[in-house]
Amino acid sequence: MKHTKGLRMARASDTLIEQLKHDIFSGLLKPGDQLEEADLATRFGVSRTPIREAIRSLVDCGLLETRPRKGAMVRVLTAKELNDLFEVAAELEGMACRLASDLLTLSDKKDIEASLELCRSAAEAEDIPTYAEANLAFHAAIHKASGNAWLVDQLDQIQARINVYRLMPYEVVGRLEKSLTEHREISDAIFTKNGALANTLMRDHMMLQGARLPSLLNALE
Amino acid sequence: MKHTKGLRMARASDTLIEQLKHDIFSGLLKPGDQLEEADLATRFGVSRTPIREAIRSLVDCGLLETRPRKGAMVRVLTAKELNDLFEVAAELEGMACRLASDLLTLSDKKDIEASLELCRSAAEAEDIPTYAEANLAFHAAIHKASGNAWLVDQLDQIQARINVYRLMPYEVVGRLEKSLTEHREISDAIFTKNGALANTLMRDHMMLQGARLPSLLNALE
DNA sequence: TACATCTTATATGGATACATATAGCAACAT
DNA sequence: ATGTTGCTATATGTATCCATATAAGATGTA
Repeated sequence: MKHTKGLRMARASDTLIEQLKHDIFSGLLKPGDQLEEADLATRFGVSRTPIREAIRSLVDCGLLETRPRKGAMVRVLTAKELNDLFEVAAELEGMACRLASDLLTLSDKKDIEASLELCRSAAEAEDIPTYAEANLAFHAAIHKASGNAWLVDQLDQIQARINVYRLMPYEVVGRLEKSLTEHREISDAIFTKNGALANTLMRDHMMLQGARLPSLLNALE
Repeated sequence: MKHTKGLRMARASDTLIEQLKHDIFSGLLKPGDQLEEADLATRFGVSRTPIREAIRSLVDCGLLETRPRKGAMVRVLTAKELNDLFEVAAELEGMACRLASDLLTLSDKKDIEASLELCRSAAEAEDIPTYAEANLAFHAAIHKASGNAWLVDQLDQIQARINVYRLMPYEVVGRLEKSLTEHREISDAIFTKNGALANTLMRDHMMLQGARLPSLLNALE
């Protein structure tokens, strides 16, 4: 039999990483929660080794933090750190729009329009979780259209960090419609190849969310 | 005896990470080189466990890549990937200049001026390695002045990736003096609180280096 | 009662042992 | 001679075992 060279077996640690990320994003694991290796090992039915690998990865992602001999806990972000994150996110999101304006393909345009339609219907139904999902799709479509793989990676990483807080801004009355309008303006600027405008609009769009964070953080405790 | 609570013991894997990074930056480990866990374990006098932790971290940094069941190798960057990196680096470096212009403290200004003086003397002596060092200090001083910790992290990470290639542009005759002039213009813009100009100048400064990469990559093989 | 010191439990960090998939090589058949 | 098949060696992935630092609790004394 020919050796199945393409068949790459999944590693247990990779599965764990996905699972733990999911647990963090879904709120099952809250900032400050302690992660005990033995617990996780029994819970997932594997030994401590892959658990430790997964934890190390998540530490490198910035989702967890460890103190030597003290184990891992879900990282708690201060208001300053969150603000810093949003500032960089705004810059890179704007950059993605600029690049997308230059390089836009028909396929990219279709993807952006499709995600925009998702946003529209969710906003109409005032369905916040669905809108949040559609919002991610909209941004992801633009990221992809930028054609810069490293930029996409960075934005994914940042998004993983602020994902937990991303739902909250939409709770504000009227924010959904406002967000949708901004999305329309941004995509229009991209479609008309106005990179500078698209950049600015996206930056403002992001900063608007970031600006609300202090009050949102207060609401957390 | 009172427990020495502040004394945090270093983990072996952390030391290994630093060592391996150094080996990669210094060129001892070249892109494409295979890393065998057992080899490293004997070389560093530790077991495979901390070796694996270190490798995992470096993979997450993007310095290494692994194929399941095939182990780790120093990541090889394609021209496209390098270009993407420089594009993002240029954007973020520009952003750091903009923020630094707004937030500049006296201490930050002193640091930037000091690093600039290092650049000047190295350029005068036409000492490329020393200039490269001073150049890093100049950029680092600006990063710090931006006041955005996450931005500093991201720039460090990107720099780790392109560090290997960073010496080469200076081989071009006259590039040292040109680079120094650009540094002066950038710091002047920051000192006069002209954030938009500082942003643009730094972006151009970075892109100029990035633009030379294709020819530099050809010279590699 | 309060404080300090010692003991002990436990969880992390590291070492080692084991299972298995991949790759290289050889032998055989066509 | 070439291509295929099967064996074997080896390195990765996982499990388990051991050492030790930390922290909590107990005990004794002032």
